[in-house]
Order: sequence, then structure tokens, then C-alpha cells
Amino acid sequence: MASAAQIHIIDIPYPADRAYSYLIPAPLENSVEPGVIVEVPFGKSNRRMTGVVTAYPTELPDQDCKPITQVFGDGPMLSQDLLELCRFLKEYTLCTFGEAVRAVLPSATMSKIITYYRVLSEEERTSGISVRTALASIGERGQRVYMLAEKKDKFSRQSLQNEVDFNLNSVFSDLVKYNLIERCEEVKNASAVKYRRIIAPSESLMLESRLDEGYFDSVLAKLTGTNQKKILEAVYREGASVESVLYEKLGIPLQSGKTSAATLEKRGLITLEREEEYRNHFTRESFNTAAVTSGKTVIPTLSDEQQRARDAIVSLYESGKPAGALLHGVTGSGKTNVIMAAIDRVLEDGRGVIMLVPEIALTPQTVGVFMNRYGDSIAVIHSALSAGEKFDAWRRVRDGHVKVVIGTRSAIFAPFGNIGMIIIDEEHEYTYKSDTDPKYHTHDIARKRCADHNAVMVLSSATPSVTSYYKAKTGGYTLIELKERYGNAVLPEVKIYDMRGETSMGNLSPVGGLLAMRLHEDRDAGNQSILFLNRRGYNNYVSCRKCGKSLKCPNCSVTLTYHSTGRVAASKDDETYEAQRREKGYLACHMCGYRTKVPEKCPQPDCGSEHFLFMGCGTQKAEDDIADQFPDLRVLRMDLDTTQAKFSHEEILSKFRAGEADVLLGTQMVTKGHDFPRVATVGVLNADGSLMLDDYRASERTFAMLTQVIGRAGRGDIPGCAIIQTYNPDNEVLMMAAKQDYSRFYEGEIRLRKSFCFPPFCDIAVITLSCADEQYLNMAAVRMRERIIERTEGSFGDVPLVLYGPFEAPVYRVQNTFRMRLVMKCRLNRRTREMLSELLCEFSKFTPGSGGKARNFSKSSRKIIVSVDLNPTTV
DNA sequence: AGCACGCCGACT
DNA sequence: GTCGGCGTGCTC
Repeated sequence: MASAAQIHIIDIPYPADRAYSYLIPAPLENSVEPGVIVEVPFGKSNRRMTGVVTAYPTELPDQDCKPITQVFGDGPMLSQDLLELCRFLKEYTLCTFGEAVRAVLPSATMSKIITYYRVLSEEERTSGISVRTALASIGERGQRVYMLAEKKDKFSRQSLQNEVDFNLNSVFSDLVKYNLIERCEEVKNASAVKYRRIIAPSESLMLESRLDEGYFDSVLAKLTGTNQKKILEAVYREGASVESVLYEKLGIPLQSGKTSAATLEKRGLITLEREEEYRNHFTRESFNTAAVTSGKTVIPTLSDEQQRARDAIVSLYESGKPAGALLHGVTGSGKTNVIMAAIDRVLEDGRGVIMLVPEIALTPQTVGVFMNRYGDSIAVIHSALSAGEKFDAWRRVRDGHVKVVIGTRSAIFAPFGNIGMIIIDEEHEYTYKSDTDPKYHTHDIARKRCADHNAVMVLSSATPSVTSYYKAKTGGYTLIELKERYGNAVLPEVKIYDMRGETSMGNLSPVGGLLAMRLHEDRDAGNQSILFLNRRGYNNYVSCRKCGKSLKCPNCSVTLTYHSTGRVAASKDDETYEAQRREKGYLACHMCGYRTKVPEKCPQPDCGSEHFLFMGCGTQKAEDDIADQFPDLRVLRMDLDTTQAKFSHEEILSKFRAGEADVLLGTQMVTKGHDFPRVATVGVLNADGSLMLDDYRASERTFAMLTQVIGRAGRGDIPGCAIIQTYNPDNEVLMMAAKQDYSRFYEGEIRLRKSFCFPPFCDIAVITLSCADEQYLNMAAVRMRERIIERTEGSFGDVPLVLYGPFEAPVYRVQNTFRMRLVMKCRLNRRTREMLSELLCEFSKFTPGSGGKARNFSKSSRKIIVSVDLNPTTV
């Protein structure tokens, strides 16, 4: 009697995403279990699809079931624990089960099925009728499509659809029916596990030769082959080694080596063992930073305050129950040391640790310090690894070779069997929120995993998010504070510098008088400075001198940024300046990547002026201006444009660390977690940028950012100084950041959040609809509002919410797609999610017919894409 | 999503 | 009358 399994299918639209029952044919019974990846036939035409077994065995349903056709891979890819996590992700973020699986598993663990079509040749065709007759019976459109298809080797339905202006649906089924083309499905297998062989002297050989000194030589003398002698001698003297490496060293071709080794093995002189090979995981050599190479494995002693913090975390851990802690410590208070001391305790029990950092490339020394301390038992997981590297790191964790995983947000899914602690470092960073489906918050996943594993979650930050701090204050987490800087370091002196004076005196340089003075003092004293400017490119906008309109991206509703490709020398002469820029630069859209030359004429229909103003200052321009103003300072620039190449972060940072520059100028990247002992002054060139954002979290972000930058100064023995340049010197957030007064900032902020009802006092759900057709989008958005209201007045009367919108998204048009938004203030619980889920299903089949026939919408532009983002972090 | 089914208008 | 286009609905 055959048994059944519950299977979730990958790559299925949201409304169809549920468990399907499949039969298990007897030969596959032993290889099917929950977590296994399988191939199943699906839909009326039995397309081959990839699925995940979520329950097995289960009862046979009444209806007819199709059988599983194949089991992929070797054993389950998802443990029960990770399967449960996928269910959680689906419910929590309103994604499909398959999207959750893709987030949890490295891509290399899943076999893909690629569907394509191809034209059948006369010989391959099985139907009796000839091509000619078949073509004659399928009509003119079918013939046209056949001609197009004939020119191609393989093709997708979509690619042909794009070449003709009529619907291919019926034409395609005819072509298949008449056996003119066929649908092919190719299984692209998951990466095979690589093996290597370890060659070692046999125990008996070693034993005998220990008993009898001449034994080895006599054995060697009996061997005939020179290769055999070479191999045995090397193995005897040097012990075990990787087979292929050994042969290379001895200059023996792989095949003859293997033959010789086989003989040696038969005689019982050596052993050959198969071992899984892991692609170059991070090692001290490959992660070649100053932090690693200079660091000895010295475990720093903890100060009294740090020791108390460590003990507090450890006692939570030792309680054996799930718990959360917020480690709030000023910059430079040695949070990492406290965390590592706590990790040591967890490792004593042999349990796994996940240490999350906001961005691997920016925190090399954290990785370095961990590597020095934990050596080979760590794995580094982040998005810049190749598919193979990710897969291998994942397997090392699953197979128990790793005790500590350090990585970015996706590392939260590390397949540990037993987690003891999860640390989220710099917990306020927005990178912990995923911005693609599933749009999860790393904190929520960490909480869930800690609950499942009886583990402790530690959030760490100098500037905790208001929500996390509120939870700590109200008892959700244990609050642990570090108030002193570690060692000799003291918090830098902070000055707010009013830039209004500079501008009125005609100084257009991005560096004001006070900062200019400090830069030179630092250089003369052999110290260094960091300058922070939160805008890349050269000029952030270019406007017409006549009509005043700025140049916009043709695909998006944002202004274009001017980037220079060569040095633009300062010149008082506007004409020369403008000519230089035309020649040495281009305009770029930071939303879609569109690039163009500066146009000859203003594109406004009734303008056409040939002259433009280049306004606003980005890092590129600041670099040029500083070079003009201070030719004697050596400046390094670090922003998205100078760090495109792999490891270029590393290069810039180590150059600066080695003292090859006086000033490090850059965007966000210069603010995060670096420890440069020689930096005395930190300058914020324009603190106003982020204050203007129209978002309830703007103050929080500004405060965190300024605190981070300020914290870069005075980390060694030199007293530090931070200068914040602004046009709003009276701004409260700036002043509190200058005083490094987190608790006052928090008190003010939480009061505001409460009175205006923002998180943590409510949840926010943002529903975004996007569509290429603007009018159709509008209609759908209005309908969405109606359907929400209908529900809250009817079946979801128990769901309290305040609905805003629809209104245009902050960037209304991106890549020629328009986007409308609705915002809900609500309580995110099961019922609210249920309602959102219903809306997603309803709108996934939203078509013009259901909205009214007032307008004929073009076919391709009709599709409405709905996405729901729960408590988003970015606008 | 992707595919088949089935209902309507334009044609022999 | 029939063909073929396009909307509708289901997927174990």
C-alpha cells in the first residue's frame, strides 16, 4: 500500500502556495523524509516542478494523487527545525513557502528545472503526418511562429511572445499538439559535493617500524615501482596528506599516482580515506588584513564593567531558557570583548554561536579578531561569496565542523543543530531588514530561533533602535549598559560648526574654517582625519540656467547625479568650468543606473538653453575641492564608486591604516566600526542631508550616524575631536548627538512616537502596488483601499487599523514602472496577517475586467504587482 | 505563473 | 455553421 507525502512547490504564485499530496512509489519510500527536495508533476500539463517534502508519511487523501517522480540530492536539506522556520517565514512575512526555502538554503542545494521549447526535426517527429500537412492545419499565425522558432536552437515562450503582437496561448498548444515543437525540461542539478582523498601511512606500518628500526627500509627495498617508493617514503616521513597535493609535490601524474597508491593500499602499507572537500573558506591567509596578520591571540582582560556585562549575559545563558539582552555600550567601550567572553562560555558546552554583523566588507577587524581567537572552527557567510563557497560554508556548519558563524543577515539561517547564542552587532543598522522577499527582520528570526533552541539573543549597539531600547526598558530584554570607553580612550570633544557664516563670506568649499585648521594640525602632529559626506558622485543635480529645471532620469522620478571621470580644476570662469565638466563626466541615475552625457541643450520643450549649473556637493567634488584648497594633504576617497572591485575596501582601509594618507573621505562606509588609533579629528561635512527625510525614523538614523562617526575619533591614546558642519546648528538631534546623550535622545523620541502613534506603539504595514500603466495602477490602488475598508467593516471587524493613502511612493517612477502606496497603522497579529494574505491573493488575479471596461489597457502593461512590507525600515 | 477550457465575434 | 481570440480558473 503506497503512502503519501505533503509537498510544497517552489516557484508557485502566492495564492496557489499550499501543501499538495503526492504518492510515494515503493522504490522511493526509503529516500523520502521531511526536508527532502523532490521533483513532482504539477498542473494539467504535468510540468515538472521542484518541491520540498514538509510531512511524511501522511494519510492518503480521497482525491487522486500523482506520484513523486524523483528525489534530489542525498538526504534532507532542511532539518525539522529549518522547515518550521520556513513555515514561520511564510506566515510572518507573507511570502511563499518556496521563497522562504530559498532564503534559508544556499542556492547550490536546490536542483532547478529549466523549461524551454525547441523545434522538432522531421526525423524526431513521432506523429504520422508531415511537417507540411501539420503546418497547413494550424493557421497563418501558427506558421509565422513556427518560422520564427525554426531560427532558434532553444527558446522560451516569453521570448517568442515578445516578437509577435498577438497572444501565443493557443498557437503554442497547437504547435505542440501537431508535434512541431516540444517542451523540454532540463534538470540543473545541485552542486555535487566534492571529495578528496587523504593518504596516510597504515597503523601497522608505523607500529612495525617503531619496533624494528630496519623494517621500513626493508619494506621500501621490496617495492618495485619508483613512484611507489617515492609515495611511501613521503607518507612515512610526513604523515597524512591530501593525495592530489602530494603527487603534485612529488611530480607524479595523478593517474599513475593513484595506481601506485592502490598497490600500496593492497599491501597494507598505506590507507586511503575519502573526505569532503570544502572550497576555500576564509582562512587567515585569504583574509589578509592588518587586523589578522598583526594580531596575536591575546585575550584582552575585561574591565570591571565589562566583566559585569559578560556575567549578566552568561547568567541568562545558563538559565537554559530563551532570553534576549540588549548590550548598550558607548563607542569604544569594548562590546566585542564582552561578547567574545560570553561566546567562550557557550562554546564550553559545545553549542553553536551565530554572530551577525551589518556588512562583512566594512568590518574586517571583527572577522580578524574572531579568526584569531577561534581559528578554524569559524565560518564566514555573506552574500559576496560564490554559490560554491556558500554551499561549502553551509555544509561545514551542518556537518558540525564549525562552532561560530560570523556573517551578514542571511547567516541567521546557519544550519546548526544546537544554537546557544545569537548576537546581532550594531543592531540598529537597516541592513538587518531584508528588502527582497521574504522581507524579514533578522531580529524576528533570531528571536524565533532562540525560542526553538533555548538560546540567548544579544543585541549590541552604541545607539540602539528606539524599538529595541523600548523593549529593554519595558522588560522584554535584559538591558546591559557599558558607560566607559575601554583603555586610555576617552570620548572625543564635539563641536557643532555653523556653516551659514562660511557661505555668506563666499567660502564655497565643503570644508569650513575650523575643520581646515584641524586637518593641518593633525597632519603636522602625524595624526589622521576622517571626513564624512553622505552623498556620492560629483554634483547631486544639474539644472538649466535659463528655466531652472533640473535634469531628470528618463525612467525614474529622481534627478540625475553628475559624476566626473577626470579632475575638474577650480576655475572662476564659469564657461571654462562648464566646458570641462561636459567633457570629463556623465550623468547617472542612482535608482536605475541609467547613464548619459550632459545634454547639448536643456530638454524642456520650450527652453533649449545650452548652459547648465552644477549644484550640490558629493564625495567626488569634495575630493577635488580639498585637493585645490589643501594641495599638501594626501586624501583617500572611499565610496561606492571607488570600492566596486573585490577587496578594494580592504585596500583603501589598509592604506589608510598604514599611514599612506592624511585624510579618509567617504560616505557611510567610513563610519562603520573601524578602529584607527591615529585618527584625531572626524569631520561631518554636511549633517543636514539626513535631517530632511520625511520619515518617522529620520531622527533615529541621524543620531545613530553621527554617533558612529564621532566614535571613530580618539580611539587610541590621542584625544579625539569631532566637528559637525551644519546649516541648522540649533537642531535638537544634532545637539544631543554632539553630547553623545543617548538617553535624552531616547526619552524625547519615545515621547514623540507615543503621541503620534508610531512603532513601537503600533505596527506599520506598507502595501505597494506597481504597474507600468499609470491610470490602471490608480484604479487598482483605489480599489485596494475599498477592499480593505470593506473587510474591516465586515469579516475583519476585529482588526483595528488606520488606513492612509493611496498615494504615490516617495520615488514614484522607477525603471518606467509606477508605484502607489497604502500605509496601515495596525497591530500585526495572526488576524491582520490573514487579512493581508487575502488581499494579496485577491489582487494577484486583478485584471481590468474586474475594475470596469472604461479603458482599453495594453496587454503587457496591465499586470499589477502587489507587495506587502511589514514594519519597513527604508522609505 | 503557466496552461487548458470554454465562451463570444468574424469568417466560409 | 466553424475557427480562433481572449478571459477564467485550477493546480494534489
